[in-house]
Amino acid sequence: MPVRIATWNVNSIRARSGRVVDWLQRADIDVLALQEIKCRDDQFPAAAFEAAGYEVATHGFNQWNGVAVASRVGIADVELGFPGMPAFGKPLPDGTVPLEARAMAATVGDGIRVWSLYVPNGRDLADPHYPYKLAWLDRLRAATAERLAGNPDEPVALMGDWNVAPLDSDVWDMAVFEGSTHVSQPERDAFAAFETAGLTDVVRPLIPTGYTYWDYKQLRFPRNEGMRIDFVLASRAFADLVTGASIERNERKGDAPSDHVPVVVELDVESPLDDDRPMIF
DNA sequence: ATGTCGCTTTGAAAGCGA
Repeated sequence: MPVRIATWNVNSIRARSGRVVDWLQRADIDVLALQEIKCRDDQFPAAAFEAAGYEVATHGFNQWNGVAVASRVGIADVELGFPGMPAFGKPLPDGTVPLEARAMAATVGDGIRVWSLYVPNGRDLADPHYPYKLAWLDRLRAATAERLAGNPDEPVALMGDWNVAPLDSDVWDMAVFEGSTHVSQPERDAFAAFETAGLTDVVRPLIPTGYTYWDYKQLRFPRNEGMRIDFVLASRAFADLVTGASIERNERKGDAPSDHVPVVVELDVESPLDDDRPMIF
């Protein structure tokens, strides 16, 4: 049995835990990296996941952002944030700025390292959130390069909502995005730097076109006016295991969808689930 | 149409973030 790993910006896990868990089972997903859980750790609906056979590791902070990893093939060595991660927001009474909950890693299955990432939006080219976004991406790239230098053969994937559209064809109309975040050259350069650091987009070669996000407003989904901003960037060792991928466009349909859809990669490795499966032949 | 969501503060409606 292959291992199926997905990433999904769920836009509040409390608002759609049923829908997410239902999809996990329907799509036969082993590991899910979630973004925008929009809750504290104690508010995460872990019971719904556990009832379906998934362990959960969460990194929530308040009503904003928040990431998590759900797995039915084990979770180990959870890491919250990354070395050098910039902070943003209102200073606390003691003058320090708290770190946002936008990045976590876990080792799943037989030694596969998965990062769940929610890259800062940037808001506007003139907003302080924009240089924060660029610095955040640069520090993540540096931390990733350093980790890869020490573990060149580690299968690792950086997956999540990157909030960058690397190609003009990743948005429905470049004219609409003139002067906006997500398509600026510094953002695209920051994204491309991960490829220079040795990571590759393992979905694009298999699924060359298609969006992963459609705004709730202005009938964007019915008009197919979307953006491709959710990616899986993988090390060589991870990329060599990838045998398939999908963008789950149907998950944008129906009742109370997230504005993002899941992106799935399938790996040619033995699932730990196989070990305790009874032999029936 | 800055046209929809989800969360929070607050006790119905507004602010924030995306």
